[in-house]
Amino acid sequence: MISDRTIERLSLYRWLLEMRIDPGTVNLFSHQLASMACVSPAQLRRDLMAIGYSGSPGKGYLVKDLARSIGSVLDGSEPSRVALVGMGNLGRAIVSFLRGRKSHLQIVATFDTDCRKTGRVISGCRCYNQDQIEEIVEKEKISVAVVTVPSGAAQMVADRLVNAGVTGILNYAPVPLKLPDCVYLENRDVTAALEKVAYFARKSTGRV
Amino acid sequence: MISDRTIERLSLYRWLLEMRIDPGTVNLFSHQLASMACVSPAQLRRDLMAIGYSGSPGKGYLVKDLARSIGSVLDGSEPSRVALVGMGNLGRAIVSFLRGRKSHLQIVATFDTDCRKTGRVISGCRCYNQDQIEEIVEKEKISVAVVTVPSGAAQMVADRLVNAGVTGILNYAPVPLKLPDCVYLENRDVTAALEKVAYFARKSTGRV
DNA sequence: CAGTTGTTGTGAAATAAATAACAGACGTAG
DNA sequence: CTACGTCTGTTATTTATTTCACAACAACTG
Repeated sequence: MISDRTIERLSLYRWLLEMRIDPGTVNLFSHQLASMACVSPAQLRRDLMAIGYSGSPGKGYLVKDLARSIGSVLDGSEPSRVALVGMGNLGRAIVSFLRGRKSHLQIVATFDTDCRKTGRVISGCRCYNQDQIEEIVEKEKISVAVVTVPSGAAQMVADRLVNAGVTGILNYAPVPLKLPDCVYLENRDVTAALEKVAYFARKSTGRV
Repeated sequence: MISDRTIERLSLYRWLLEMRIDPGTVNLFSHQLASMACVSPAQLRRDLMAIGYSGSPGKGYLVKDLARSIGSVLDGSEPSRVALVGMGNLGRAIVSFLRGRKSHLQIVATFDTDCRKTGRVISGCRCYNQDQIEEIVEKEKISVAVVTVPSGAAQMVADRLVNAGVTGILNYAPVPLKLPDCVYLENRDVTAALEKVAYFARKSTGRV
């Protein structure tokens, strides 16, 4: 079982390998990649150990090979099908960001309650009415959902998604969701993050 | 020194106390608040221990008093002044979200490079040209910044912010920033979060 | 007023995560 | 071919975080 934190770092390593390494570079040492990712070389090696990847002493890692290895762990055998609920500014930002990159993460449907949005294609993706969540999730075999609705609606939306078969939720509503244990939940509360940053920012200046 | 995780949970506890407790409720037991926050009662009590707050056995905690106590730790004596750089969809979403709530976090300036945005008031906040970062950050005594620019520009923007005196950064660009240790940095990479959710979603169904 | 029930605060134990340390492997220089 | 310096994989150690367990205490009951 690979830990939460390790998975997140692996995703970063792959991004660096694909986007931030000069295409001519074949080999890379752990301390090089570690420094780019702002982690210790020991941690990088340990993370690679978790996915069973081996480099060789004196030569380091093969860039393309490593990226592929990380991919085989992160991506699985087939692309993950993703839905997003709540096409406000945040929802649109995430959809258009994800559409812009080829990836094993496929945004295949979005949902909203506002009839000015439903039935249209927004940011390159069809927007359905929220009533259709069950229908579309099942039909499109969606397993992952992003929730960007107001906090009052989040729990109900999440329940419906889970009911329809979603097993992973990325929640941007600032409310803790109660879901069965078999569903993986990641919360990204903007306010909490900012309050945390503000707190530690204050600490690091000595101001009260 | 209060830990990272604890600060984040404290922020959640306060939100629950202020937004999700019936105003008539005076007392609250640890297991009640813990269940709302989806943490164990022991963890809640330990978090409160960290801020030196005491309830009483048999009566639990005083809702208003506890909220105030958490606030005195999280907020400090004066409001934190916040800037946001990058008024794309994501930037606008965050600004309008934060403007909508009274808070000790004051968004006082935003920045962009697009001359169709600069000089105007967007989502209730003045948008300056990125050239003015140093000037405005100093003048407005800004200590915290949110970075929502494309990944190519993020490092440069962060450097300028730090130079101008910012000590805490919330980074939404999918790139690790290299900053001096005295600056607190929190990364919120959307892709990494989604890849993580997709990974664990797959694990919890047994599909490969 | 003694007994019972249910709660808090906190030391101790358990678990998780990051760091350090090092044996063995590889490449290179001479 | 040998000696040396550098790097990897992995174990051991340290550090951080969470959970457990329980004494002390408040409220209620009869």
